[in-house]
Amino acid sequence: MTLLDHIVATPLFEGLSRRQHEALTRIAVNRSYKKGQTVFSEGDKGEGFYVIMSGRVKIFKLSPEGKEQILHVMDRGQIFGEVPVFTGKEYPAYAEAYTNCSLLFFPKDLFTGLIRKDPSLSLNMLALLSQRLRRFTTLIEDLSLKGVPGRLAAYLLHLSNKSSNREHFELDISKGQLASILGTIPETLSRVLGKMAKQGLIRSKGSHLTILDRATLELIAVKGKKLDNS
Amino acid sequence: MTLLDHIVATPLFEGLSRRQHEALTRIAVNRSYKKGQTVFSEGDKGEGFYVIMSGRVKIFKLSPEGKEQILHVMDRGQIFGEVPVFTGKEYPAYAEAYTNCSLLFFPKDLFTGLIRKDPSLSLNMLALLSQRLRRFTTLIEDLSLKGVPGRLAAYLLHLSNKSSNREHFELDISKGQLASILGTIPETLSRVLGKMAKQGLIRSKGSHLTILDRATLELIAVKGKKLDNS
DNA sequence: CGCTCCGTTGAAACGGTTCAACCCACGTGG
DNA sequence: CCACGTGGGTTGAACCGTTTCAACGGAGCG
Repeated sequence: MTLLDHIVATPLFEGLSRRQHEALTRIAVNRSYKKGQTVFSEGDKGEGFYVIMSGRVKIFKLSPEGKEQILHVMDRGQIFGEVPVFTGKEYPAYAEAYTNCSLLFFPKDLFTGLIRKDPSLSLNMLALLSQRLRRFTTLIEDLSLKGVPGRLAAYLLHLSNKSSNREHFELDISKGQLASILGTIPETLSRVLGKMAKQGLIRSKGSHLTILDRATLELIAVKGKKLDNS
Repeated sequence: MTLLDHIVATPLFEGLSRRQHEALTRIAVNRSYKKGQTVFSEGDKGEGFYVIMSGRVKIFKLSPEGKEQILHVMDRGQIFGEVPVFTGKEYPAYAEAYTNCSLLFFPKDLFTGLIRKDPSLSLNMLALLSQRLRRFTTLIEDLSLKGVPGRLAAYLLHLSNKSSNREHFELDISKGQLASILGTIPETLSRVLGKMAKQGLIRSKGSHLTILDRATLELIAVKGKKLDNS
């Protein structure tokens, strides 16, 4: 796959002209990272943003005591590190290679130069940021208004919906990492999974997940609290 | 103050040409709301966004049980409701007049038409969205990684920094609302304020706030947990 | 005066975390 | 091939911060 192919396949660059795609190709820089390597740290000066060509990248916050809150786990085709491109400030979170991965780096100044020339590129970027904002509002809602069972149920249903098999799928991350996405710790996650299994809502074996009672799960996801007798 | 004056004074429209300002004036619609009136609800179709000319607007999420999590309290000159303009979806939260207020409404389609023509307008909008994302990442961090004392300390220091008198200022919202901003309830806030006062960190009388021990407060804001003997 | 609204206080209950122990699958090296 | 260590996951018991529920106080106002 050529550089141009990757750029054409990137959702952010959808609908742009051939000319624009080529211009993007000219300013993009190829960078590779090994699993566990940090791409940037919170507070680093933001020199540009990244597009994932292959592999996955974890975006997260870190508390002084070392506990992490995962904001996203980014996949192929997705963008990260774009915030400081437009605020002119530092990266607001950490980015770390979750697997070996190769990324495209777009330097801030060259990219804003392109934006100045093509409104459709900026509209795509506006859409991307807005979507991300939308996602964050629901994350905030979940963290402050729902309990762990509610967040877990929502996450499982989310996975289920975008997997080919509606009722049966694999966790694409470790349970420890899932705990961090849900804003909790492995112990708590384990207990909640256990309780859900005991109530016949799900079946959990390793990274193997089965949804048995979708209706109740949806109820929990929306109500957010309690996980008792129905 | 004319419509044009308001538009010129809006940060989002800073640095635009006279021509652009006039074009914005032409598409803006004036709308007034009484205190407590809802501007839009979560799930409403997003027809456009708003700029505050006077008064204040509360943006918040609501749990099924009725508990609210405030995302912002917007002031004069600020923008809200812009997310669905670019995602094409619904408003992701509620907006309610916190005081009597008059707003400028910008219809989605007319506005994106302007953006298509002027890259500098879109760059301003990109900067705005990025700032908002940045703010949300710290809100998420606070909610999931810090306790109430940490969030309160951070908020007080924030207020202190942007008030004319560094050590002495007024809460611009009720304590009940502050509790909702901090993702907690009035009772808990009251207790934490009480404890901070007993430890000589602050003095709190009504909406009157005094910071006595800024250093320890900063420590709490960053460490996020515990509020004990130093 | 008596009403309501907001803030405060206390006691009990709850959800989640902490800490510790333990299990198991896995890979490594003797 | 077995011994060993390691990392992810699970389980139990104690602990802690926050919420819940209920009662109360004070300020503002008809």
